[in-house]
Amino acid sequence: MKTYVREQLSKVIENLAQQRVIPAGLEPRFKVEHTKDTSHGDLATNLAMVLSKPAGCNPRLLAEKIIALLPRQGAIKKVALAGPGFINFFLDENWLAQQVKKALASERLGVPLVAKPQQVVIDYSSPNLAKEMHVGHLRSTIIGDAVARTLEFLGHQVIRQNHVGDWGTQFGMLLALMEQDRAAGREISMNLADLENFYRSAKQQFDESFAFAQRARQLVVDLQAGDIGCLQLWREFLDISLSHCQKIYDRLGVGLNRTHVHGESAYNDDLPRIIAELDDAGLLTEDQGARCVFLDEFKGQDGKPLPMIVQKQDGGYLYATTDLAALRYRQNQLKAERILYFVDVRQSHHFKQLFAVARRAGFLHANTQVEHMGFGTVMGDDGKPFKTRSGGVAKLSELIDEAEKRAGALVAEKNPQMTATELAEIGRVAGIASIKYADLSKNRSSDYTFSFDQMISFEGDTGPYMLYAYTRVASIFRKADIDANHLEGEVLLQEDIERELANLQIKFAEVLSQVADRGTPHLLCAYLFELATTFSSFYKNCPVLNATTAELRNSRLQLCLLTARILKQGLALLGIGTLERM
RNA sequence: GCGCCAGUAGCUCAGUUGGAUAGAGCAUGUGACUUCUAAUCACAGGGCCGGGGGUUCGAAUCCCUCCUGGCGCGCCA
Repeated sequence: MKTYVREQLSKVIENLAQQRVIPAGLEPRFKVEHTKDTSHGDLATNLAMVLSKPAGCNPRLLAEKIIALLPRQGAIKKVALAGPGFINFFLDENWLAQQVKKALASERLGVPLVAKPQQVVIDYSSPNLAKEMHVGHLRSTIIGDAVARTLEFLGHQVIRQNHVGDWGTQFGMLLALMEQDRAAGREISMNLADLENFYRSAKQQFDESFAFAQRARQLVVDLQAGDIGCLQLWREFLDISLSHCQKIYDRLGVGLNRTHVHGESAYNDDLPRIIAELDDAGLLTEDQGARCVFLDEFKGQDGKPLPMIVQKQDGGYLYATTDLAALRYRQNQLKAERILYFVDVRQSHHFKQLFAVARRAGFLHANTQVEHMGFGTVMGDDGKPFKTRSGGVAKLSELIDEAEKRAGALVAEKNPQMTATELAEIGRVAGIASIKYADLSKNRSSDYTFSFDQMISFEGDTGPYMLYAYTRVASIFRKADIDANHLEGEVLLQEDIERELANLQIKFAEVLSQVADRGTPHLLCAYLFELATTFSSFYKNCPVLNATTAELRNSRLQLCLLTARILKQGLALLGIGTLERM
């Protein structure tokens, strides 16, 4: 709709240029926006105000000229001048109703596929496999997944990359402990059931026992040298750790699996080549024994340049090196046209350097987009990073347990007559929805406060409310035993709330493309919440099954159906499942 | 010290990249269940958009400055 108005306005601009009201070849940056207030119509543009200066003309006067040049038929019923020079557009109800019919008739709810599909690589989740997944991995995993789904839905080719931490010195001590356990005849997989514990005791022995530390260091060397036995032990460890992750992904409904795992170790052999190529490009400088890339854009205090260290004094490589290798792989092997990193915002300086160096080194094509989609920290009630009651890092598995338990208890309270299996299923879906919605509905880049009480309260802007809204629509169809696939008749938009609902329904596509462009699922949450509240109001004020006429009943059923389908599809893009009853 | 980010209602957060009277949810107060799920809806109160300057038709948004908080600053990731 916006694009339609935009096209019309572009024609007007040409026209005005021909009339010499404004200079030729002008490409003004005007806006077409949805209005906040219905008295201002459905859409508004500031074009007249933007053009008033180059035209040397009062904005209201210019607005009148623009209005005179706009066509008077089709989607737009009325155009009006308002305020300092806004032009307000009022949509035609019949046109709106047609759009609703169109959306209902299409599998994709009226959301077009993008004209130019891109090959998009998305780096998200990326936990450290030495430990268990904790609350710090939540945002990357959930937000990245939602954006991946949205891009895919819009027709892009999405390649998920789980850049797991599966390499480095810490694995030495883990392998040493495995070896020790095995020698003692203990079952390793049992001990690894609690990875966090395993890590802790390995670290403890590493700190306390000289012999153990020696062995650990030796194992790192062996591992890097490609020792067969050592590699086997390492793979065994990774396998167990990855299956821990997979359990979390499955419980959370995150679309990651083993095929998406492409960890740090995958770039190991490539690292010397990266150094060599940086050298060939004339970017490498040796400083205090370390090999660095200095770029003019990155300066510290006193204007002294800041390095990106790519090789340590001792010859070891760093995450900058691995990230460069990964970037080049994504460009050359995966043929990425756009690369998104869902990584903690605190690493933004690292990514700025990384992207700059990669461009300078020719690892990236000129027109490849790379973006660091940084996210803020999950905070506790005390305003500090979220911890468990005992002060430890909150494991994701325990967080999920807790959410499911709490949601289940609340559901049970509301439905004393429900069976235990039913309650468990609803508690599970609602618990997961609570966690995910609470996270996704906040702006990605800022920190947010984690609160079970807030997210699991089934009132207001929460996951459970969204699920509840969906079940209310679903129950209408169940109650009336109506085949949703065979709804006939016109869509009538007589009541204000019906019009408002329809207006929101046809905005779905626009919201999705914003989410895809900016990597901001909270916009989709806000949209779905508005749709749900608008529906609730409609549901209260407009009888559907008991509508006064059959025509009205059919019309309202169609509004219900489209609401349900958008809610379900929208939540699915957020990675949130729905329930038919709760 | 330098740099990045934030400061919006009692609390948790939005604010469409400069637009019209700054919005939601929670909490508070009032009203609505013999009628499609009241996990809901309707209405009300609540604001120096951290302070101060500037830019312009127009600023929570852009620039400068100060205050407060968080984070990052060479061989961890």
